[in-house]
Amino acid sequence: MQYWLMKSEPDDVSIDDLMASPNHTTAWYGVRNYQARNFMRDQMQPGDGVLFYHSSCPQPGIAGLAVIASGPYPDASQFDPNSHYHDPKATQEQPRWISIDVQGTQKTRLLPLAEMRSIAALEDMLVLQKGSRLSITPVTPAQWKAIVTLLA
DNA sequence: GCCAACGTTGGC
DNA sequence: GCCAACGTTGGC
Repeated sequence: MQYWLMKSEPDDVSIDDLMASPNHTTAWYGVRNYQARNFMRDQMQPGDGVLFYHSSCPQPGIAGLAVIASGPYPDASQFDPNSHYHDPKATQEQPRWISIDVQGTQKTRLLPLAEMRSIAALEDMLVLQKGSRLSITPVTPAQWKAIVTLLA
């Protein structure tokens, strides 16, 4: 059992979009970074906890909680020539990119990035480090507990 | 729009 | 394998 933070642009998929999806579940598509892909492929397990983070928006921060709801499978958007995420080097036989299902469990109050930075227990969070851009980062049990307690 | 930081590409 | 150039991310 591990914990993760996953960034989503709310203009694309917001916490409200996630909670409005069938069974509160959606495919996490469009990851085009090998490190993030490898987390999905090699480490994420159904039942892992997810902090759902809104990025590239007026109020960046944690907007809800979710769980991993499937194992890895090929990201369909890599095969779609009309998709922004199309990858001409990917084939059905040898896909490069991975999706995983994410199920929302709770929309929380927004925990803004600035507030996260003010919490001592979170100072080592990867997403708060200078230059951090990874869209998927591991979260420690202590960090998870601090955030869930704060948002309860 | 700016800019720092990081990742990828491709010539050599 | 090096590294410059370019593209992307994402907060501000």
